[in-house]
Amino acid sequence: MVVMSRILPTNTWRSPDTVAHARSLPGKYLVRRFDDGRVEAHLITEVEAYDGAEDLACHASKGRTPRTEIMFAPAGTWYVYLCYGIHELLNLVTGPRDYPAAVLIRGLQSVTGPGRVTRAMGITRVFNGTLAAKSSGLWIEDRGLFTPPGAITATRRIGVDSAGPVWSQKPWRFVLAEAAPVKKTTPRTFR
DNA sequence: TACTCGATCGGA
DNA sequence: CCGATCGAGTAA
Repeated sequence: MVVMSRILPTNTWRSPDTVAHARSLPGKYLVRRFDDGRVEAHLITEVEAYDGAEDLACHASKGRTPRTEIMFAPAGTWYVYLCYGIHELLNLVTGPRDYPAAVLIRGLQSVTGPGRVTRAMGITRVFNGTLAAKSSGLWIEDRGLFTPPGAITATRRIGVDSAGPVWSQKPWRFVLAEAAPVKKTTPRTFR
């Protein structure tokens, strides 16, 4: 019997290749343990990479400030911030310490949109600065799902036009294809 | 302290 | 298409 589920350790995302980390996340599971002990796992289907101070769509392009400080933390740290005064957005910090980068979790199976992801899983800024590990109650698992070539597509990032054409057009959004719709059998009559 | 704007969403 | 809603960043 093979192990079907593995909690990904924070050093999984330690290397500097932010985009590769983003690409690797669709197909993994975001898992939450609630105070009552209940555990919920959701398939990650959509993410975006935010890569360094040069990336004008990345908050860290504003420099090392009280808010962006968390993006300079070690890989595997959660970065949760308030967007438009209403929505909490969940990011996984990646790369070496002092290199500001993160992957935004934009969608889960049956949950499209970064603001809906956190609402669906009860995630707030309370998680900001905690680790993607059992200790925080929020972590990422590899459950052995195989994502064949072509299952994950890359597009430009959403809502970052103000970063200018160079950065807003980077194909750093990764989407796991919806499960192939159940093929309907053409109604037929047999003699 | 004043002002602007945003990695969004739901409703008109 | 527009309003909600509030904190970060910037200028003063």
